[in-house]
Amino acid sequence: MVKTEIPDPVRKLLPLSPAVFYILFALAEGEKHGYAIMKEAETVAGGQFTMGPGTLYTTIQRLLELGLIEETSTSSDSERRRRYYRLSRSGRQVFEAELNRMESLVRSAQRRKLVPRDGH
Amino acid sequence: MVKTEIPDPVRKLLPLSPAVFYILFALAEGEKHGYAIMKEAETVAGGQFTMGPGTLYTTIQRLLELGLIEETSTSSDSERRRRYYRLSRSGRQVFEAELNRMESLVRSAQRRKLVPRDGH
DNA sequence: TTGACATATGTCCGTTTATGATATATCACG
DNA sequence: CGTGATATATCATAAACGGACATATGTCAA
Repeated sequence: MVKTEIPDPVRKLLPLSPAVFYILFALAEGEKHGYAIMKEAETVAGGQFTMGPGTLYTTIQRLLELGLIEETSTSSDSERRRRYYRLSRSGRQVFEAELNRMESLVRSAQRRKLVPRDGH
Repeated sequence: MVKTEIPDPVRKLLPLSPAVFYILFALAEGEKHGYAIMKEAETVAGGQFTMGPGTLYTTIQRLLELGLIEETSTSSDSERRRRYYRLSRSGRQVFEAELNRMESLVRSAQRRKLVPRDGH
């Protein structure tokens, strides 16, 4: 029996789309503004994923509505007019649940020998 | 320098959508027909993902066109009219590349301590 | 044997997501 | 100045998803 303490509203969001996942990943590292999220996502993905402004900002909007991220009032002015976001409590839960899902899939594939062994 | 022997047409398909991933996962275990793919995907996902016929058959169609899966002529009759599919060579490459992507993301998150440790 | 349910494949269509183009403005640097 | 990176946002289109419906066969028990 695996740990199954994931609340239902969180579970229902899984699996995450790639765009959502990379945004949550970037924000899990700390508060960021949109453009920085985009850049960080590309860095983390190592070029295997790029996000244009269309995807970025519409997804941010959706995540705000879902309550997975929050806008902070860190815009201490002078900071031009960047808009900063951070993970909400449930956003972090979703992110962690998604990582667990991925990890268990990878392990499951290894157990079943579906991969030629990534070892080393 | 990471291993970068992934051909470009394969790389461009990453990251996979959940539906595509679970279908490839099910077929990585061996030849299956559509309905069995659906059931296996749900089993592998442990209920975190369900796939209706709409998603299943349209995605299968797309994967055939992309050449990631192939239909086999295993329909030895009597087998009613099930249609069997298997991973193609490039389909297996894509699946493995996606697993590697997932694994490196999980590791990266652990390294950066973005997760409260799954251990215990 | 009839009725119900799981198996099995498929299409249709509305909704949701993703994406590229375009727009606008600021900032940094030469 | 002007060019390019930073920064946000919207629009229109395209892709993907998902539920409902359609159809047919196999299975099993009342």
